[in-house]
Amino acid sequence: MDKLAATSVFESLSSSVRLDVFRLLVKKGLDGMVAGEIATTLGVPPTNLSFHLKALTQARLLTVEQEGRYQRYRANIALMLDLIAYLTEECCSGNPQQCVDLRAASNCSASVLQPISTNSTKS
Amino acid sequence: MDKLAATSVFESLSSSVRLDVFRLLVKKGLDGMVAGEIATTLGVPPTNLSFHLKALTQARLLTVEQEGRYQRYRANIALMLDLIAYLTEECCSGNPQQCVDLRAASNCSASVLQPISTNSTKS
DNA sequence: ACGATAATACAATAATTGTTGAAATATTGC
DNA sequence: GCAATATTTCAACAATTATTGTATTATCGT
Repeated sequence: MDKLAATSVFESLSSSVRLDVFRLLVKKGLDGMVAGEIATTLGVPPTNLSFHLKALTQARLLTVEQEGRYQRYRANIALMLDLIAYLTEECCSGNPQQCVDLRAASNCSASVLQPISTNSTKS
Repeated sequence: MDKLAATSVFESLSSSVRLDVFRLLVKKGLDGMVAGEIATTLGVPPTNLSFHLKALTQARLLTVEQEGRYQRYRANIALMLDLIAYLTEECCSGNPQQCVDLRAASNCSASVLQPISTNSTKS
């Protein structure tokens, strides 16, 4: 992750429409959605949505896969995690206790960030 | 964290100057820096830096504290963690295994996100 | 092959954002 | 109080980004 990649990601998510698109696709996970579905769900004109999908894809926040005449988009969640790593690089000049204190001040409990447990989803 | 707060944060970090400022202050942790130090360190004209500091502060990514005639800025790391939570809300429609798989595809090892261990910093 | 549909590209315009220098405000040290 | 310093505000201009309608490309079903 270099600075240009990071600012591209932030720039992408700074638009209300693009943030809606990305969050919608994060929810959909590996299923993703085709462009038309996204446009209908969010109530955005196809032309305008296309503009924003292009921006998100160029920032690598979305992947596209052609499915006949449809384009299926998926969120690149790994990139988002890389971005977090970039942002917190050298956090507190490597003082872990300070980091822990800062973390305690947030409500972050994102499941994608929880420690991996090997038997939590076994049936 | 609502949508407006989230887009404000992303908008703030989408500028090269503002990203540099934020990352610099993340490194500094609780010490923070005064405006002039930041300007000198990054080689940004004070007038322009002030513009960007204002934007970052309005987005709540920075806090300001007056110190005589200096203004000391600090990164609001908790807000950033809240943002991560917001972004990954309902990730994979609550399918934890899919989340874990996606996570495995990233290089994220941010120390601020590591599980809290109670004795790692004892001397 | 043909009409219908999915999606993108293009062009024009509207709106927002970034940068700079000069002026203003506030605090310090003498 | 006064000169020096730290920072911000303001105004002007430059640059970038967003939105919309129309046109284009490609695929599907028959």
